[in-house]
Amino acid sequence: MTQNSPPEKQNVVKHRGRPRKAPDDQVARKQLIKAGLVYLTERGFSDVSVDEILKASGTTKGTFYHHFKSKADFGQDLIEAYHSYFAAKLMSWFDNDTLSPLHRLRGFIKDAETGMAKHDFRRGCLVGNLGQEMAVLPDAMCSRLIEVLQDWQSRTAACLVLAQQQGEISCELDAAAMAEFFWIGWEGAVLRAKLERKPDPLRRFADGFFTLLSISPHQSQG
Amino acid sequence: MTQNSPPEKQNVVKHRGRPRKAPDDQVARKQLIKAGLVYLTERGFSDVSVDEILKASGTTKGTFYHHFKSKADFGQDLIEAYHSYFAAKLMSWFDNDTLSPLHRLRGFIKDAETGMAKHDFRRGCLVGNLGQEMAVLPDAMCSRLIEVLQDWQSRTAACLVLAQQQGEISCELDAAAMAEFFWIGWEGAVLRAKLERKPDPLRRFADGFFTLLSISPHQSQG
DNA sequence: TATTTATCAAACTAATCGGTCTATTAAATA
DNA sequence: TATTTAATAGACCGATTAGTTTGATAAATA
Repeated sequence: MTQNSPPEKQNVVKHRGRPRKAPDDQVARKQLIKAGLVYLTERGFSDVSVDEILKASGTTKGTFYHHFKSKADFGQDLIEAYHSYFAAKLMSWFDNDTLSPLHRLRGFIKDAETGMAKHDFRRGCLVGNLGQEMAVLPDAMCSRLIEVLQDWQSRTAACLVLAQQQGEISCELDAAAMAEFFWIGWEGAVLRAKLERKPDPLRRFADGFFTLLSISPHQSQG
Repeated sequence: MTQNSPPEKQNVVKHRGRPRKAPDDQVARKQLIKAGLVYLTERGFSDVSVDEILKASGTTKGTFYHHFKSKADFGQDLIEAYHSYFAAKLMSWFDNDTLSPLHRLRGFIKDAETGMAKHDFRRGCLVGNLGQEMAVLPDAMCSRLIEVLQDWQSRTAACLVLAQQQGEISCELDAAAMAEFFWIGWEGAVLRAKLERKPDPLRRFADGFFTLLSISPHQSQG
């Protein structure tokens, strides 16, 4: 603490020797992440071997363990990569002012279905896949998965609050609770769609959810 | 075809040599199934090794491969065992005439939560677990998982029809669709409860589902 | 140029995987 | 009793696993 200016980021500090490339510039690393996302969304963490990812990405053991200290560490980075990708997708819908809030949510749902259809419903959600494997995953990975889901939920809740402000849904609904409900069930729908290799479960769940949103609580019999 | 009376069941036909025990009497087999259910509901098919199950059940390789021709074959039998266990549990609630149909469903849900709590929310649903692994499971196993889910759905739908007949929920609801919605989302809730190691996701989903059932479709705005 | 570190290639390792094989004992029939 | 099959034990096998090590080359600084 009394030392002067500790190195804040090693990337920035000048060293002797060859400098580390910026993460965006690390081609092999990006290839590994990309291949990892493909394989882990289709299968899972344990079912996919490092060798398989090496083969798919055209890299080698040396490269892999240069960039990641272990397979679990690679998994953590995959979660972050997926989170970034997914948060961007959610924002592109939920912040789209040309659509009503409820239509933004519908847009996201349709988008997700299209995405699954593109891969013949063989790939699911990385977070759902890894969540199922929590018993064999490091604790840090599990808690990160929970955080990611909560992030998606809060983004969804914000969209629902907007829907309330614009009179699309009742203000008496608990937006946070509805968003939580959505993500609990949506992961189930993705799992089922993957199992049955068809979009029907996604549609069935979405239909039910929008019906639920259409309720005015004081009209219901609780 | 022109031969007389082909042996219909080998179990029944008299052989020379030691007779095969009735399945119910095969102690080691039952121990293997029991251990398999414990481990596979907590983790999954790929994550659990045969050796682990041998150790937990106090048997050996010889015994395992005497009773099951492969690990996948063992998995199939686990699905059947789980299906039997679960169908009995569903029936014990859904056919309980001392409760209203909707209270039967609530009873099942509470029962499921108690069951998960008993194991500190570490064990989930075998069908959900294996469903997530469908990419690495034999096709026969996948289609059986779908059938089992559909069986649970149809039992649930029958309970909802009864609720309609007794005026607990609107007759305009599509009972089959509601049952499908329930099982799509419920598997998601079990997954989430296991990930977070708490009952909240189960309760949140159940709350939403019962609210949905309370709707009279012609009152909703679609 | 000499040194240092980053990046990558691939042989290698110890452990574990599902599954096979051989041997032994148990329980039935002829 | 001799024979046949069921049931169990556990050594063994080839393949695969995550991870290590060694060595080569690239790119920077001093």
